[in-house]
Amino acid sequence: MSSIREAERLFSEFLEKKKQKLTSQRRLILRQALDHGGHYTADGLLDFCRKKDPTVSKATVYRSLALLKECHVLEEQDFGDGKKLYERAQGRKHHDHFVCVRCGKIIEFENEKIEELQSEEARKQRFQVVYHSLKLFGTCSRCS
Amino acid sequence: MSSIREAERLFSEFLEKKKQKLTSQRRLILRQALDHGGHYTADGLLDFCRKKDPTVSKATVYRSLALLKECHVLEEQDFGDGKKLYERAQGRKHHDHFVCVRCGKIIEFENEKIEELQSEEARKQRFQVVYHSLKLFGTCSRCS
DNA sequence: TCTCAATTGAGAATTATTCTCAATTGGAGA
DNA sequence: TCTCCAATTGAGAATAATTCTCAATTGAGA
Repeated sequence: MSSIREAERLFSEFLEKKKQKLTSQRRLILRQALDHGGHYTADGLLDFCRKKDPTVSKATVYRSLALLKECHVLEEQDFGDGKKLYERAQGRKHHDHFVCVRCGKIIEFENEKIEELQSEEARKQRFQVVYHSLKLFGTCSRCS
Repeated sequence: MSSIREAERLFSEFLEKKKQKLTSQRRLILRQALDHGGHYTADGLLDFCRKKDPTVSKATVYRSLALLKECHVLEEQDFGDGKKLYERAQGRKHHDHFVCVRCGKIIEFENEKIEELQSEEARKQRFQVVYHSLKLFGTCSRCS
């Protein structure tokens, strides 16, 4: 996958600009984050990483997640259950989410029209939007 | 304001159905929640209540907020800063939010078209939406 | 290779929210 | 109005995700 390469380049250039280092831990965490699709918690990612290197610490995973979020390799999602989820952002289009409150399933969708209406609304209020989140909670087709 | 009456009626009928009691604390918390417009935290509401009755406990405020949320007198909003905000829901239309990441200001807006497109999208995925949240984060006209 | 600022691991600290439990109370029925 | 008991309360402990602290380690430029 060349997009993992792309993400690594993005991350290392970002670190270089900030005079920060690309350590072996950061490389491992990035790899594991990209290898596992979907949505995972910081703790889940820690588990993935520890399978490759049992010495990685929780603190380092949290610190790396903050960096990967800052350079837009990952995006943080909060579905209101007290823990944050992460998903890949680099190389992907923006999308919104359905969240099944029964089984926890997350479905992604894109809707250009909704995006446009949001921008229009922002213009009306003279508001500079940096990011946004749209979540629909309910039951998926299997659960309802 | 007759809508405070309306909210009280709604709340007491809700409690009656569940064989729960309308205590003096619950009445006070409801009053304070409705008297203060805008968005407030559980802790902020506790402060309001304690000005009227210093013996009210944190636990009771949290417990009452859960009930008021359940009967749709209040709505819970999570703007991702680690604490939940509450606002009046009863007697109001659904609305979405702009959140200024610099000054913290919250602007509400309604957009019927966006709501329709969301329902359409939900139909496509055969998803039964129970509630949804749309938040636009950025800088308000004063801050940008 | 040397140097040193940046990074790390381990565990303590933080903080919003929930839980526990003995004491209190609202309100249905006598 | 009085009694009774399930529901509620206050106080503080418990929980849990995330952040912080600090001594030891490490990456990369000179």
